[in-house]
Amino acid sequence: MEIENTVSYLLAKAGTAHRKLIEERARDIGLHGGQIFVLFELWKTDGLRQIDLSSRLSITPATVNKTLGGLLDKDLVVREKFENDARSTRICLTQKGRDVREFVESLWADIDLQATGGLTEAEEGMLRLLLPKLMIEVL
Amino acid sequence: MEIENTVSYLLAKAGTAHRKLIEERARDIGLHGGQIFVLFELWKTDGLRQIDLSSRLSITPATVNKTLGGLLDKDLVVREKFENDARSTRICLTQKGRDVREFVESLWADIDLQATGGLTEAEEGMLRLLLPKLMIEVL
DNA sequence: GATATTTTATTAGCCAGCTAATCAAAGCAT
DNA sequence: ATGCTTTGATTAGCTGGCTAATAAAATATC
Repeated sequence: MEIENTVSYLLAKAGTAHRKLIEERARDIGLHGGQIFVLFELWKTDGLRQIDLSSRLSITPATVNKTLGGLLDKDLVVREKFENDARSTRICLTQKGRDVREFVESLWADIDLQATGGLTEAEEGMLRLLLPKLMIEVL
Repeated sequence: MEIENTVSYLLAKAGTAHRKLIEERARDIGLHGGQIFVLFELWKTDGLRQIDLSSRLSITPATVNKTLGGLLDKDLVVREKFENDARSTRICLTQKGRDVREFVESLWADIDLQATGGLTEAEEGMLRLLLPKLMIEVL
């Protein structure tokens, strides 16, 4: 098996290209890739702590912390007191943070369409089935 | 379609997890992820210019330049004169750079095995077929 | 030949991830 | 109550990508 045909090689290439696509499209609306994923979580569950975001997004607390900086600067989220633990704060959406939801979700649909433009419905379904099976013991 | 089930979302998650796996495994042998991809190209074609690496790896010249710094520091490659153009240099493998090939390729096989451990042969073949079809107009 | 444009490499600086180290709060132990 | 350990947030600094701006060489144009 030549290296270029391993799943790992193809995944690495597709992954970086895809990330670039996300960044490009996100930039059009003044956001960054990582910020979008945080927003996804907060739209599902507002008021999470950083440690919660960290575990739900499978990224380190350090990365969460840095990413939140941008969202705070843009006034999309605010920190609020966490009742039972003075170490943590709740990360809460602002009105602006709730308002951009529709916009970002529509952007995401665009991104997905662009990424999967070369696939049939069946192929797309296959990928949705197979991608979660990768790196089971890693995740 | 919920965002979490879009191909883009799944690809983003799999991509970052996979990249982390590569970095972890590469670190065991004193390398970094990006450096391995440069080595792959040089093992195929030694003496490429940075611009050639850039186009073959689909990364910017700036990224190539930075990545080569690490390989030069580790004495895996050297810069040599490029005959017909004083702007460029040939990036050439050292003996050490050639010697690590077997080792790195074996590591890559390990990485691929680890990434695809949860897949059947058929599923793996399907992924090899589908991943290159993603983002056709982007790449 | 002189000038303007393109190409290659390089640098600075950004965000997304990471690790390692720190610090404060919380929990648990004795 | 004292002290140890764990947990959550933060900071510094690294690589992997990127863009934008330079500088130098090559090329094209006049």
